[in-house]
Amino acid sequence: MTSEASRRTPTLEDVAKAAGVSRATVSRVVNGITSVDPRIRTVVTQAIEATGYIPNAAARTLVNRRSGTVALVISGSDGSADQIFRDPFFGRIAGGVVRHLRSGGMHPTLMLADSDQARRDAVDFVRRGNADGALLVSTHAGDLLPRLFVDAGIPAVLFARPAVPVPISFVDLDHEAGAALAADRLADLGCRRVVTIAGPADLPAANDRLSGFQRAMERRGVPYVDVVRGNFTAESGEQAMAELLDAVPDADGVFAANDLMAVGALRVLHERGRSVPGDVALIGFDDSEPALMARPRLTTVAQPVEDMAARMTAILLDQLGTPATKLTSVVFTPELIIRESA
Amino acid sequence: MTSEASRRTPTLEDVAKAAGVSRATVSRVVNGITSVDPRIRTVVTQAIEATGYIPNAAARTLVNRRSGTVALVISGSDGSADQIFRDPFFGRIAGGVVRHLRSGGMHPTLMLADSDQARRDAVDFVRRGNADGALLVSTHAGDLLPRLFVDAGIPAVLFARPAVPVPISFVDLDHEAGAALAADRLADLGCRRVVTIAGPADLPAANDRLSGFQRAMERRGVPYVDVVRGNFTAESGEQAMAELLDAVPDADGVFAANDLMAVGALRVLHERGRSVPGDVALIGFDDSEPALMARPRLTTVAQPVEDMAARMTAILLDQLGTPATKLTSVVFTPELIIRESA
DNA sequence: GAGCCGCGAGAGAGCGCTCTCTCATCTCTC
DNA sequence: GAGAGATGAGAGAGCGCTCTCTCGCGGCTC
Repeated sequence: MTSEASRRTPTLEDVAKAAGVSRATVSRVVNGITSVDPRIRTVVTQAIEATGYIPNAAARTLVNRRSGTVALVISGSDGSADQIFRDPFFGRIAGGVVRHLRSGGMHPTLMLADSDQARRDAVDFVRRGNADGALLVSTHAGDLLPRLFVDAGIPAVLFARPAVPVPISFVDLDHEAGAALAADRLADLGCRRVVTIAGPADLPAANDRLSGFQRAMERRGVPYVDVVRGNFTAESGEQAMAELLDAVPDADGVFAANDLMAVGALRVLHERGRSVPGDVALIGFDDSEPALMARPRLTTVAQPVEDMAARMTAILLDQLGTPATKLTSVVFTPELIIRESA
Repeated sequence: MTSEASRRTPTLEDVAKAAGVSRATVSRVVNGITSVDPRIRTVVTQAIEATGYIPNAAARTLVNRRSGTVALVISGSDGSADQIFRDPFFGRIAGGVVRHLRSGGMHPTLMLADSDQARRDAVDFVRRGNADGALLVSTHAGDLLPRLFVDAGIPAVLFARPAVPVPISFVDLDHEAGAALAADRLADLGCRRVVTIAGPADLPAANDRLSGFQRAMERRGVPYVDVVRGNFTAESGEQAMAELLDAVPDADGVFAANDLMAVGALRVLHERGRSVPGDVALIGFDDSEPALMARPRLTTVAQPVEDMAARMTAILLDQLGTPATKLTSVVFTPELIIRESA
């Protein structure tokens, strides 16, 4: 091996020379094409070993038009960068995506779309061929991110139903059913003065949880439910609970649209001398870490985020495999996790 | 425009034809080379607009040998995939990395290295040219991930000092100083019967926090400190606190090596009828979400994770710019956040 | 007005790989 | 033993881009 060859990273050509065969044959061996004489295969394999050859991804991508990468785009309202990544939701999604992608030797490229510019950049990133498709996690309503990808003709799958109608595949949770689970539990427990802390009005998921809860409660004979909206943070949960308690001092059941707000509510309940679940039954949503960490441990509606993320990934990979673009949407069924708070 | 041209994504060649110039000229315009006649530049720009041209990343990477991507490798003990992503630490690191990388038009590719195979895959990923360098987040001791990257000659920066000596750049926190901050606070508060919940013995950071605390406490006239080790989870914090309380019923000060364990300790303290901070002062470490969520709010040693992640990224980009491989290590100074628990 | 310099555009050779097409060799069959 | 059909290796044309080198042309000096 010349000193020149040893300073460059070896190419197919180098391996071919070392093995005394053509570039094409080495390519066949590398890609596992079976129509290669076993003896030649052995020689080539040894040459690959000896030269320390490793295929160049860019060259492959250039001819195959496949990058083996998907973009994982986290869309948030403008300037919410840090906020988003601190949300345990993000980690769970990332986990599900990575785990599923790995099995196919692929990896996600993380992109934050928290401004119009960033959203356009994300689209361009894929258009340039850096990724074969996109996984979109949209956390706010009126988000034009899904639209941008659809218009660009990029294979993409959304986490959560799009806030505005867009022809795109997605995975979602049956939020209404989840909220109904909570309502039924509260009703079973004999709660009659029930209140709820809802999420932001511009989020479809939040509205579904609210309407699902109200409807189920009505079915169970509780036609009117006081509601105050929060923004999914513990602080907003505290404030909402305080307002609710002022309005309905004898409340005996609370449904919070997510665990964080439930934790906030729990604090206020304690401060105001209510025992949980003794005086007031409390149910959260998500089954996140805080639900488990709270005392009493929170009864909550579980959302299989990792599985949903994995499924979202599966749908995308499927679309990448078959260019025939048929839309798929999968709605997951929530589950009530009964712990101590209700 | 022929129908053939409109079905392919346009290339430089197409733009050149449309503008009536050479491929090279279009390339100059696209890349902002200044030595182009303004009039020609205008014509070319219009042609780019008209054709909807977008550069092909793979082709660029092939000749430039730059992918514009870095690998963000999260290394964990085998099979700890889900666990890792649930840790709020991960999100904070991701946030810091993404934010900094974005300014240079780059993006991280997320990789999970939770097995020997996965670690090798991560190295190969970069060797193939998929990424220009790597950001390594190693969460367990004896991790050979840094070694693998160094041996492969890949530019890489580590989050946290390597457990075993490896010639690699890194960012870290002065854990000893942080623990000393906690010790001094406890001493200032007049605590004399002090105990500590340490982290896993195989983590350098955990040991630094322990020794830093012990040493500072000694300086302040408390030569002996009872210690029980946990594994950084709230549950282990509960258990450790229970043991500690059995051994030292009159303990008046507790330092937990992270917030999660402090939260666990807080629960046991309450259960056993100790008021915090009245009877027992409690200090955590990290300044994570749970510290803020606890009641009383946790006094804790803050670790500027986002800034550290950003700095780690900066160091990597710097190394990518100047191939002259000089090692850099930056140690951040912790800060005591005084809240209600101590 | 002839020669020189410098600016700016074009030509063309790769970057490392895949894949089709061609061609040589080997094994059957009758 | 000759022709047909497999089988498997090699040749070569790109994939879309960058970048060096070459060359034309305008303005300058003396």
